[in-house]
Amino acid sequence: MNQPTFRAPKGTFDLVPPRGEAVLAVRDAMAGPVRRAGYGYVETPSFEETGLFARGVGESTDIVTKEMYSFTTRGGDDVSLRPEGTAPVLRAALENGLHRGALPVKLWYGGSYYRYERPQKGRFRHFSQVGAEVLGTEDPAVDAELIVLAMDAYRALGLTEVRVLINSLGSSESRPAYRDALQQFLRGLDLDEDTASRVEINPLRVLDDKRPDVQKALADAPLVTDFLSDGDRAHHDRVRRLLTDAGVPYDDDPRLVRGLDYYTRTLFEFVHDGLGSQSAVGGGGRYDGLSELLGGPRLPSVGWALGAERTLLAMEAEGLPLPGTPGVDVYLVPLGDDAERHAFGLVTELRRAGVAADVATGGRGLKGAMKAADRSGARYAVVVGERDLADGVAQVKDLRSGEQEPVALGDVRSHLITATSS
RNA sequence: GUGGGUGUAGCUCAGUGGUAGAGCACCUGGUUGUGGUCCAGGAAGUCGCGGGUUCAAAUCCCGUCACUCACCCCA
Repeated sequence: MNQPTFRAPKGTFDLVPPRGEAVLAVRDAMAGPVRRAGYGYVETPSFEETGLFARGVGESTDIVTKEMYSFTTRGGDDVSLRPEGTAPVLRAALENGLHRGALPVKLWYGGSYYRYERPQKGRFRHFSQVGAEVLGTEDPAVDAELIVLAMDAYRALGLTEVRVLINSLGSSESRPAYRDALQQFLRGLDLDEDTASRVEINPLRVLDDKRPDVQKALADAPLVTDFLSDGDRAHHDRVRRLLTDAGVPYDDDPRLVRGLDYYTRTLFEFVHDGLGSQSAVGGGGRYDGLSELLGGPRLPSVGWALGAERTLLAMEAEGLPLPGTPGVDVYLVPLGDDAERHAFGLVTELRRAGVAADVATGGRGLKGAMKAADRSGARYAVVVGERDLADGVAQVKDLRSGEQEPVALGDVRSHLITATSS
C-alpha cells in the first residue's frame, strides 16, 4: 500500500460520499424547523478572541482549561477556534445591536466547532452542529419552543429513540443556597484529587460524573429541584406543561448539569443510546446572565446546539438509511466521437432544464457505460451511437423495465423532461 | 493525561514459523451496439514502520507510529 504523505489530523475526519451528502441532509433537516419558525440566520467567524470563551464559557470548565485550540496571531492577538456557538452568537448579536430592536431575537446558525480532546466514538476534535438561540425573553414558552423544534428535527430525520432530559438549575437567587448545600455534602465524601478540587470550583459538575462509584456516593446528594425559588419552579413547571401540551415527552433528571458555566434555570439534553459511551446528540439551556458577563445589558436567553455527526450515528444505530443520496435520473451513453459531442450538448441541455443527468466519459465501451448507467441509479439510459445519429434518433431505455425505444434527437430533451417529472 | 484493543488488497477480514489468501468492489471477455443475474479471466499488498531471534518471520521478541474503544468531559 502506498501510504499517502498526509492524513487528516488526529481526531478529525473527512466526509466523503455517501456520508458527505448524509451529513448535509442532517444539517438541513435540523435547520428546517427553526427556519420555518422564523429564526434568522447568523454566521460568525470560526475563531474568536480567547477571552470571549474564557469569560463566557467559564474559566474553570474543561473546555476552557484544556480543550481549546488557542494560538497567538502574527499581530499578537490571542484567539481560539470556537469550541461552542452560544458565546460567539451572543457576542455578534450585541456587537450588531440586534438586541436594540424588537425582542426576542431568534437566531439559528451552523458550522464547525473545535475541541482538543482525545477522540473516541462520537467525539472528535472537529465536528459540526446546528444551533438556535432566542435572545431577550424570560418567557418559558421559548424554552419549550426550542425543545419542540429540536424534537421535530429529529423526528423529521426518522429518529424515534431520542429522549429529552430536562432540569432546572435555578436562577442566580436560588442557586447559591443549593451550591452551598451540595458543596457541604460533597466535602463529606471520599473523592479523588481532581474531583475534590472540582467540589471547590464548580460543585454542580461533580453530579455529572459517570463513574459508578461516584454516582453511588451521590445517591443522597441534595437535589437542585428542592432549592428552586417560587419563580424558578413556576418557570420550570410552565416549560414542562407546554412540552406536554405539544405532545413531547421528557424525562425529569434532577442530576442533569452541563459543563458550561453560563446555564441558569432550564437545562436540557437530547440523548440517544446508539452512540457508544457518548449519549448526547444535542443539548442546551437558558443563560440569563451571559450577556452581562460579556459586557452587554441584561438579556435573558435560551438556546441549543445539535450535533450533526452524532445525529447521523444515531440514525445509523436505528438502522435508518443514509439520507440525501444524490444520484441522477438520466445517464447518457455515447458511442463514438460524434456521439460524444452530441451527448455533451444534450447533458448540458438536460441539466439546464433541471434534469439530474450524467454522461459516460473516457470512451468506455457500451457494456461498461451501461454498467456505469446502472450504478448511477438513473431511471433512464440514453444510448447514442453512430447508427442512431445516422437515423436521427437516440435510444431511450427504461432501466427499470428494460424497455427501449428510439426517440428523435430533437425530441429527446422534452421526452426526458416529461419522463422524469412524473 | 491514563488504560484496553487493533494494524494483511479499495472495503470487511482469515491466515500462530515454511511460496500472500477469501468475500465484496474494480477492470476485461463470454454478447462486432446494451446494465442489473450467471460464467471465465485479470489487476491490485514494502503483511503500519524500525530493529532483534531464526536456515526461514505476516506469525516470536523489543521499540515506535497510527487507528480505535473506554475514563475525565461533551456535540
